[in-house]
Amino acid sequence: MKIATFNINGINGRLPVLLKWLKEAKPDIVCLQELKAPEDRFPAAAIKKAGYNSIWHGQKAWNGVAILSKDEIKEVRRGIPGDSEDVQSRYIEAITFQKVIGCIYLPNGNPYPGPKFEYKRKWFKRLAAHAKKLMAMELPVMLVGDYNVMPTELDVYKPEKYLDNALFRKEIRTAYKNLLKQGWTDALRTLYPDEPIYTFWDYLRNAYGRDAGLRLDHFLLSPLIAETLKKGGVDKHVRGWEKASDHAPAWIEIK
DNA sequence: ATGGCCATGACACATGGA
Repeated sequence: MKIATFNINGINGRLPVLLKWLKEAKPDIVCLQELKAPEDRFPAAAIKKAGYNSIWHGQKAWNGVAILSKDEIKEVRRGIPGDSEDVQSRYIEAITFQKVIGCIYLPNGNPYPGPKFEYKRKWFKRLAAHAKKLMAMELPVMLVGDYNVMPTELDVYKPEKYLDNALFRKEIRTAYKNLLKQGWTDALRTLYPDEPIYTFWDYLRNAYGRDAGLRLDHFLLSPLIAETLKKGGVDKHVRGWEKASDHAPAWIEIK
């Protein structure tokens, strides 16, 4: 089966792109981020017509996450525990195809330093605590989405430019590395240990044309899923479509 | 050092993105 993640950057403005890609790629499960739509403006009917059940956590103007599935889908949580003040829609968790799927939209954190960066650090800390609990349950779990982290230099077209960027700051890379140490497998990097893989190209400066990309979207697999990993990739061509998101969809296949 | 691009909100530009 195929699982994908796609930072859609506006679910309504980009619905034609999403539907075209769903038809072409035929994923079984999809995690979406940056819906940029309030709860009541999620296009559930059009997505249902395309063959997917969905759950979502919307928010006016910003953020927003959703999970689509060809199977029944049961929401088990929205939001990462540990901060009752946090109102941003950045996490939704479900059970579908007898697996636990966490859909993640980690804060951007720029500019560094500052309150947004501190929010990112704290959010990451809460995610790690939640991930640890999931890991301890020894279930098939995937934590999938836009982590807003380039984990290594291989994941940035020009690393030296990004040293003080919140997406590449050493604190954040360390947080990612420590998360993996809980036992999670970074699926795409495991499949392609030595080559650059990008999932994002900025709208500015013809970044896509120059292949000035970043790898920001990740699949973290618990051991029970990691041992079934077959292949994966990025649908890079989708970034070249009319009205494209600045992210391309990424996907994996498991047994 | 700056600005280039894009979506949203409720209409003109401010804000966030990465």
